[in-house]
Amino acid sequence: MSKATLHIVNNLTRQKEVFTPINDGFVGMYVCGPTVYSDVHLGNCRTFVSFDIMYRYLLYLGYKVRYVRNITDVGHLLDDGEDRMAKGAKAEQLQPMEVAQKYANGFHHMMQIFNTKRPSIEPRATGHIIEQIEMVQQIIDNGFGYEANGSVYFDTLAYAKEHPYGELSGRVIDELKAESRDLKKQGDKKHPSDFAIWMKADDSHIMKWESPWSLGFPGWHLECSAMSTKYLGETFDIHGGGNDLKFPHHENEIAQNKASCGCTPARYWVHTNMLLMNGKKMSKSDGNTITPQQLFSGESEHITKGYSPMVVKFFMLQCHYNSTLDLTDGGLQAAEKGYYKLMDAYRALTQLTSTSESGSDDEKLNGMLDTVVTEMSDDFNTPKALAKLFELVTEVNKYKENISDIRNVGSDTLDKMKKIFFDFLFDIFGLTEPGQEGNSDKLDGLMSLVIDLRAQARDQKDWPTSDLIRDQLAELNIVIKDGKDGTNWTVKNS
RNA sequence: GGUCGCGUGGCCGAGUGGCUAGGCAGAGGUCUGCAAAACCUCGUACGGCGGUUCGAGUCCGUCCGCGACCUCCA
Repeated sequence: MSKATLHIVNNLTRQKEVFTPINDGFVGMYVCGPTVYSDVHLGNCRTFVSFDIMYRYLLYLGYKVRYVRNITDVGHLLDDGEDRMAKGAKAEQLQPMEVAQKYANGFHHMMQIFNTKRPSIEPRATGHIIEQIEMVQQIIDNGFGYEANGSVYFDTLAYAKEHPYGELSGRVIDELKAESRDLKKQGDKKHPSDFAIWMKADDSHIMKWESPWSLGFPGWHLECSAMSTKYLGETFDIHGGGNDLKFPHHENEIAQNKASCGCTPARYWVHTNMLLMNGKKMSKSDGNTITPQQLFSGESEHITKGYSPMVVKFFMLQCHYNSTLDLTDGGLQAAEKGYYKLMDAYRALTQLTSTSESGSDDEKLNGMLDTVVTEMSDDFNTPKALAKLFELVTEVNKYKENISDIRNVGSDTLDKMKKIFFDFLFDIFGLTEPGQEGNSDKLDGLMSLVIDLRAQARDQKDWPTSDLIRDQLAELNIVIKDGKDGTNWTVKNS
């Protein structure tokens, strides 16, 4: 099967480019993972779902992909300079590593709920202190870092003489200087735009390591530079993360890599956009927030009911990863219906059979099927791919209802249609069928018995009995639909 | 204030120079014991103003509104 050429919007060049991996057939992808100091944020879920779909699509295209997603368990400072991990530990009276484990577990559980694939490698910052110290030393040796009072800073001015600093985020060093007027706050730094790559720990710090400069800990940006180099090489294909990480995190990551080895770490920089709620940033302080659990259970003032993880995922898929997505109750309700419509059509499609070698509808259907792939290859455009699938849903339903004649579809075309639907819904989008876990053989047998009994009642025009069965089943989230060719049933998730 | 981005029909959300996005909701119809589902038909939208162009939602300018980021161990 010929796959369309993959195009990716590269934030480094701000252009849509043809994706060409460094090594033919192989892709190295690094995505900045979560800092595990509290429960995973719904916005994080969107980011990692988006990259999971890119990962899955690259696999679908036949690439051998090494997908590295780190876990940050040290070095990510808060505004007040306190380590996020240390703060979490203090608040819960736990060891920092206990905090990291607790929330890493929670994060993994949530990723499982959203049915994302595990990365190939999931390195932790604390497990790569040696690599980070080595990188700091290299940066110093190359003349791009300096020590002051036990801490080491990245010398952005020295760096800017040889490399452009700010190429990813569009920032200019002079402007950064102008912004930071309070020189008292600059401490040991030579220039306001310099940033710490090793920090000396004070006595109260729990997480600290020996280094040539001090007992301390690495700067936040350093871990990704060190770990991506270790597992993907000095230059790899794709680097991803939320677009809030563009500056300073990714900008500094690029600077560190260039300063240590002289090369740009990744060729394609991809950023996911933010998830809003009711048009505004999710924020705990003003109450405009919802946890994934609340979203699933419906226990929140922002929604009228609970939505299953797959409905939430489908909702995310209807929006391109590069656009802000506004989470609203109305939007979720629409997504829920769309998701069931798509899944119902998929099930109907699997029931269709054709004995024709070829048919008059083949050309049209093949064209639509190819477009699904083309759209997805255009910067992972899930909403456009979904739109095409929905056009095919209409065609499938016409065959199901005998409005169109299935004999006009060749068996090869029908097989291709089944394959594209299966590949996109399950392999690429990573959706699961609603109520799948409950559909055992016994339930199937039981339901066909119930439906037979109800059919007898209907034959005798015993509508009260017929409706009673339907209503009682509805209470159990089993929905009955009387079609021309008999009665179908589906289990709804929520 | 600076950097980046956004503003599309009732709602969500694609599209980036001429071609139907799609989903949900709504109206009418087919089918039907009723309901649901499914199918058909229907909305002709692109923040305001100005400009470029044969032609702009799509490019440029400007204004308005919205969002993200603007780190440093104080």
